[in-house]
Amino acid sequence: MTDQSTAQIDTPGGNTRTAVLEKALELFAETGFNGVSMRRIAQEVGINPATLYHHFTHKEDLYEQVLRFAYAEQAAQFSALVSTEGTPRSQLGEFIREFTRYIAKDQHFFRLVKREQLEGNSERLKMLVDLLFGQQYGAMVRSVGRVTQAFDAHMLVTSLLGLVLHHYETRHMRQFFSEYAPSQDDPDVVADHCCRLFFFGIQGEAGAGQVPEPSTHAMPTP
Amino acid sequence: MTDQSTAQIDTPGGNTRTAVLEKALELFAETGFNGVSMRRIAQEVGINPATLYHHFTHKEDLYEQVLRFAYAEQAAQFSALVSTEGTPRSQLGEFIREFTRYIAKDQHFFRLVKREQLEGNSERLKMLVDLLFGQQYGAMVRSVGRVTQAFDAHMLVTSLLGLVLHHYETRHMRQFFSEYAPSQDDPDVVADHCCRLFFFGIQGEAGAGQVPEPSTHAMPTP
DNA sequence: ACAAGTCAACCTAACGTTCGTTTGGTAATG
DNA sequence: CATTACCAAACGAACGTTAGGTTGACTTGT
Repeated sequence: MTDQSTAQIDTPGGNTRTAVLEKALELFAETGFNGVSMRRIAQEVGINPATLYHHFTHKEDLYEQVLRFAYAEQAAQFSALVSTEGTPRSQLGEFIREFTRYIAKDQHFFRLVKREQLEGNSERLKMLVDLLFGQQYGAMVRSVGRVTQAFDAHMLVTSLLGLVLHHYETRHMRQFFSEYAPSQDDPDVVADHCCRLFFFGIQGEAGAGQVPEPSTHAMPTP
Repeated sequence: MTDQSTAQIDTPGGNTRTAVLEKALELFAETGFNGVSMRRIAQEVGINPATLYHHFTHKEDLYEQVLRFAYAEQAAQFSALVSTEGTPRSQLGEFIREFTRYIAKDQHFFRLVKREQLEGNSERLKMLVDLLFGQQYGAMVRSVGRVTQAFDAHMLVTSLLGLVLHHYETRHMRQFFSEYAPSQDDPDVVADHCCRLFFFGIQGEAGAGQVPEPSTHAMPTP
């Protein structure tokens, strides 16, 4: 009770709360709600467990605040994914590429959302939609609706996301397949693959592996 | 110590162990390894917690046995998914349809595997590949390789599975989107959607929503 | 044929630990 | 001099696990 008091106020903004949220986000993403103890979180932040209850009422409250924190953090980057330039089709191609890079980058957030989906808690899923996915999802649905009317736009968006995401969800598993090659994890390779498949299908006029938007912006004439 | 002894030997095969595995599979799938206690498992089976340690050395041992039990249980159904009749392309179409029905049915197993993927434990992922996915995955890779050489067959299989799976992984979330319609969860609707997208892409010659093999149920002509 | 012994299956009761959380306080701020 | 931010210590509950004992269904020796 003497010298080491207030050891963690090195962030002068008084951001112990933010430090907790950031570390808890990481830990919850890695081992889930039941896989992390309040003591563990406090220890990794460098504070006393009791202090957590000064900033949050419950463990569940902390978890919910972590979600809100994470969603707010991603909201800006999310809206930047849907570009507004070019033809509707080129927008989609660009989105696939940007989205692929995006999920390759922010693994913590990605796992947190996956856990939320797996848990299936209705209230928290509604929060996820309201705070983060809802707007962008609607924008995507309208975007694909402009490109094709032959599909249910909602299902098409689900398919598109699944197409890209599954390459990352299976990342750790696929290396045990004999057919595995490291290039299959390269974001650009994945994006090109998904673009071709999404636009043309396996028997498409992908006669030369053409994709609407070869990475940077230039529309090849077929 | 009097009347209620051996209350659970109503399964004369002495399958307390199997009863534990089945219930633990369910509980682990629903709330994860850390979300279930040994006491809870014992209680739901109707035995004493200590009895669990007569059949399994650890909680982790129990979990691993649950995985092996689940994988063995699914292995037969899995190999039945890849039919050997028809053209390579019709085989693929049939697979999509059967796979869609399959994952719509066995939710416990599905969630258990999703948790395993999320956890990313290398040893256990290797086990999953060795005991279950490896063979069928190889068969699928060869199957798509017979249909098209324009894609990396391994990536194409990953895409195909993601295409179908994501419709179920997002099932609970999608209902909060304003574009949601219940038909989007119908296995047959999902299968048809995925078939069309996979074979033709969004700009394909799906001028009539045609799918290679209408399989058992009739294909609506628009 | 039958007492004696073996063994797996199950139980009660408890162990030490870790959990989420609370209480009661101190040190600085404004 | 009230409030905010933090900590040390402890609470009861739940955790994984173990020790020790009781069954009942099988051998086995004679």
